[in-house]
Amino acid sequence: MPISKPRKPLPRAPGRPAAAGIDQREALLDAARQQFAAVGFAAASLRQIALQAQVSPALANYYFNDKPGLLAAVIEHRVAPLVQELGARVAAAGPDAIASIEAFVHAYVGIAARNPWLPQLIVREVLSDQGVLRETFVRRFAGGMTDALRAVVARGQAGGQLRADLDVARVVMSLISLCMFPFIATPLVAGVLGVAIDEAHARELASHHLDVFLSGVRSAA
Amino acid sequence: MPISKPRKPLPRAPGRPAAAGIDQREALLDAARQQFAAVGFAAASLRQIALQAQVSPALANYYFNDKPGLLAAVIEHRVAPLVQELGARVAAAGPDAIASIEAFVHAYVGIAARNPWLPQLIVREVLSDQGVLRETFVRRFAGGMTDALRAVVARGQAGGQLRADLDVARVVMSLISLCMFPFIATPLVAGVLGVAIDEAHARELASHHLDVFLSGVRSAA
DNA sequence: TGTACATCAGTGAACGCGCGTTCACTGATGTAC
DNA sequence: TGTACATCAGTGAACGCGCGTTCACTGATGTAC
Repeated sequence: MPISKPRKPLPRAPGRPAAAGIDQREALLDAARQQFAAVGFAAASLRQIALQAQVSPALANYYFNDKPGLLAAVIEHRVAPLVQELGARVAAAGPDAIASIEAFVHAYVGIAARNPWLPQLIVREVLSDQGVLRETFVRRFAGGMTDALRAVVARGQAGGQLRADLDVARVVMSLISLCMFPFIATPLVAGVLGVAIDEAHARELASHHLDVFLSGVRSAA
Repeated sequence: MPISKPRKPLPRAPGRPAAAGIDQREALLDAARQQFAAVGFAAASLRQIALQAQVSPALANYYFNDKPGLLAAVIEHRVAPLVQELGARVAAAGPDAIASIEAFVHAYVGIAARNPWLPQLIVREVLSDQGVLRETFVRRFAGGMTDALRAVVARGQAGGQLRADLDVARVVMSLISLCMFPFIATPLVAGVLGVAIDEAHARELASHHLDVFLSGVRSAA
């Protein structure tokens, strides 16, 4: 098979180096992140994204090779930092199970309230059966997070703080469900709660979740 | 403005009446329901749907006028009956709040396990901000269901069965979150629980949800 | 410093493709007598 | 019953359109001397 010569820049040489490109790249990533979350990867159009970013339509392919490449870049530069922040805040809570759970809920709810596009993107492209980033995302992020939560719950059960008669995996599912769903179903939340979620409401929602969840799973002692 | 003459059948007259068309209609509705849930309304293609239904690509427009019309028909003939079943089973539980909540959880989980496409379709097209059926669905179905649940929770609080210190709307959100999320995030469930959801697992999940939820919201007495 | 030239970040225009939709047409099924 | 004809459920082929992608090209920015 013939070696396809790379059309995109690789070597360094005398000529003119980098220009102002950073801003356009960032604008593309922001517009892409927004469109992918809003209408889904398949339905989002590179031309629309370029229009929103006020950038030439050919630029997305120039920077990111193709549409999947743009999605990968969005994950890398927009999603990954938030997931890392979440992990760090749970880790910072120390070994206590209850404190870790509280840290997870407050951290997730805070991040989701500040980045409403994130849960939408995750549910569209990660959680559904045909999601485009399913494997990538689960391997890179979700696996680690759910493993950490299982460890926390198991620790709580071992330490007698959490009911030991509940299945660890299902307890984790309950916790994740309570945290994620409200940000996925924003129109439903608006209908049931009568308001859109802002950061203040998110904090109250987090407290409510913790109340119900911890009351349900804490051991009677 | 000129009256556009209807291209589609309206009057009845001597000529030949109905043929075998019912089957093709049903096949189209099933294929459309599946595709809409799998890839979303915008990304689903009428040609793909027709191919899957083993039907001419022009037939969807013939029967349902246009793509939104096909979606509306899917709602009417595939979604509405299930929502009505859900409402009926909750209503059949009688006035007791705890019994009504149990009925809701078991009915929803059962229906979702038997129709895995339903939660996917709802989250794609109803719950997200840009969903195609948002208004229609919420007006026709969700509103009634959430109102009924609020009434149930309020009744439980008034009757002293449920904690009165919790906000009714948020309790309803918790309940819906626990029920819906696992069927939306099937890959996550598979990852955390280690298995795909079938009807048996769904029943166990329902019991777990009820355990955690009711332990969390039931009054101490 | 000034000039000739090399580089390469970024683009305009065009590519083939699949989309939703349209519509003139087909032909089996019915009625009229 | 047999024949002529009307109906209309369903279709094949084509429509314009926006998609992701490609690539020859531009021209500001750099180096070389």
